[in-house]
Amino acid sequence: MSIHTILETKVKVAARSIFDAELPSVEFQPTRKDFEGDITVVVFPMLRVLKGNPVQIGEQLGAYLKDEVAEVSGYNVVKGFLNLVISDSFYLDFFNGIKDLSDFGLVKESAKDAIMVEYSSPNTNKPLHLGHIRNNLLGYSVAEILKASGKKVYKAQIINDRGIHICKSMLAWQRFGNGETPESTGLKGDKLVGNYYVAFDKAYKEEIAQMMADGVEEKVAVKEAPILLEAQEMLQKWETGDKEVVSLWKKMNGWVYKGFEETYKNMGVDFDKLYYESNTYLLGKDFVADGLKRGVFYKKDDGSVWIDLTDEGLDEKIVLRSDGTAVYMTQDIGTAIQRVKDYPDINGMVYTVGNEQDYHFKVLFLILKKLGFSWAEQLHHLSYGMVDLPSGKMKSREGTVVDADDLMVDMTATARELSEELGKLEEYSHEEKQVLYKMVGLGALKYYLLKVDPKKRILFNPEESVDFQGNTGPFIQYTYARIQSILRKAKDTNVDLSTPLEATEELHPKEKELIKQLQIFPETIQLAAAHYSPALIANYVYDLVKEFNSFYQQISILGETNEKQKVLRVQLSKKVSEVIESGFRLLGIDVPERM
RNA sequence: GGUGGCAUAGCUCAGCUGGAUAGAGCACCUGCCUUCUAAGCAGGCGGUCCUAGGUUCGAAUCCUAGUGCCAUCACCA
Repeated sequence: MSIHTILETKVKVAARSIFDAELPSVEFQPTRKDFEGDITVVVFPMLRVLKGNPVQIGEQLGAYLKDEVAEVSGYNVVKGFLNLVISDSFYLDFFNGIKDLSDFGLVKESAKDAIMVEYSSPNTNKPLHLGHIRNNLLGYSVAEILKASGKKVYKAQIINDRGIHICKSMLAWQRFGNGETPESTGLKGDKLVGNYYVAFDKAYKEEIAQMMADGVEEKVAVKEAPILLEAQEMLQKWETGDKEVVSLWKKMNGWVYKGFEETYKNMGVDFDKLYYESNTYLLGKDFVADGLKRGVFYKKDDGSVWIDLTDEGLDEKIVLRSDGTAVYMTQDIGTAIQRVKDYPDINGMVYTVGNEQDYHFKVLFLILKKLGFSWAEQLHHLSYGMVDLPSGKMKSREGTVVDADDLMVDMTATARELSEELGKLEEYSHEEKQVLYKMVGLGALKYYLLKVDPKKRILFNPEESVDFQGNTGPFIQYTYARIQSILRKAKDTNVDLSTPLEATEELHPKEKELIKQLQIFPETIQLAAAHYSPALIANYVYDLVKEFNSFYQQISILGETNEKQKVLRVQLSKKVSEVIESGFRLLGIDVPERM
């Protein structure tokens, strides 16, 4: 039973016996650092039921609790706040209970209630950039957090492998490529294909300029540039299954997938299931037809099918073109349903997609509800803010993107420079150092992107790069490494960790604070899962680490002469490092033995 | 114009269902490495919580209106 539950019951009993009044609820908060105590009962809300002076009420309740509740060892009242001192033995007991749990804070997966988390879902015409990194890290992390909160999770992505965008790259390659391949150029496949996407845009713009010079109106030129018409023709050929086009499409997408795989591997993300738009883009029409029959949709005179969402404060939205072809929405309806067919235990989905598509998902979810799917109640758009540069939006066609691979390499290089400057790694081999540099560089990047509330936009300044000090990934990794160093020394000096921790020991305030912070790890995971927010985990781990560093700097751990006290401190350090590790695992960040 | 999101220290961000004197990091200034890793610790400086009303014993937090920035409102994806 949690301490809050115990206290709530007792406070109610106290109110009954002292004031003969029934409290509907009791409000707690952690006691502020500048007051004595651990848990604070807020008296003000009780005034609705108990008439009187809040300070006096606080005093009376405090005295009662101190006498009647074993866990309460003291109290003081400031204004309407009753600060309770919780006994050391309570915290020690708690710590004893968790110190040997390898999965502290994590909830075992329950068989039912699977949830699919979609993230990444790139187009196949260009390499991944910083925006994709945020998407991938968020999706991956939320998936891990949901798992840790007890859900079964399938990670999925839908690869946008067809459409005009890839035809543009294909056409440009055909025209200007001279048979180039990743092998012949030494370029990563996604980079190579991306280059042709840019080449297409360049040629396209030149044609427009030429046409305008020849007196064609811009509006017309934009639509009728020959190279664009040719790309559209290519798309039609693709749709009819033209052998040559399909084979080129397969070849170039194959290059891209290989490139993506490498990027994903470096980023440390993975998927349980891959969907390809080329397989799913025709899905959904049947359900539109069905919904039409049932009056969910309606048909306009020109044959196009719509849904009227004006009652919900939204607009009318098209779900099928007049020529009977699917729009994006049609596909998304079909794909959602397909996923539940593929995984019947799914009861909910999370879509990690930028906030520019907020409206789309609002509509999609509403449609699925109106179509009557039970799981439609459990859909969530994990909407996140854009990553912008000081110069504004990233635009791949204009070359103003921060490339994902380049950025990871840069971060690793920065970590190496810093590390070499500090020179603490004599014992490491060359290979071990490389692994560490990457771990720290990526740790900095991942933490930087994940510690911010997902819905806020991030301004990324490549000039200033990412910090390695303060509230950063490396700071936390460093703390972890320091603890590992202590644990190694404890082992070398034969500190017997099996020595039982006794409730008779008096806790140092720093020890107590650490235990309090450990205590809220499980609820933090649940909160982060409920809010789909890795930022909550990041902030929690940061607070824990700050608390630990203060502890570490102020009191001696291995130098402690009282053996029992020493064991407690080593145990505490060990547990803190384990929680750092599991917290960081939820963010997809690794932790080092040394740094 | 309609809709949605955001606005907190010079900069980057926390602030859970309303609670005490609004917290961190960076930057700047002071101290601390013969003692467990100084990527650290301790302290200082720094605030009209966008503005104006309202609800409340109590508002950065909730409500209304306004301002600014961003997104969105296509038979595009």
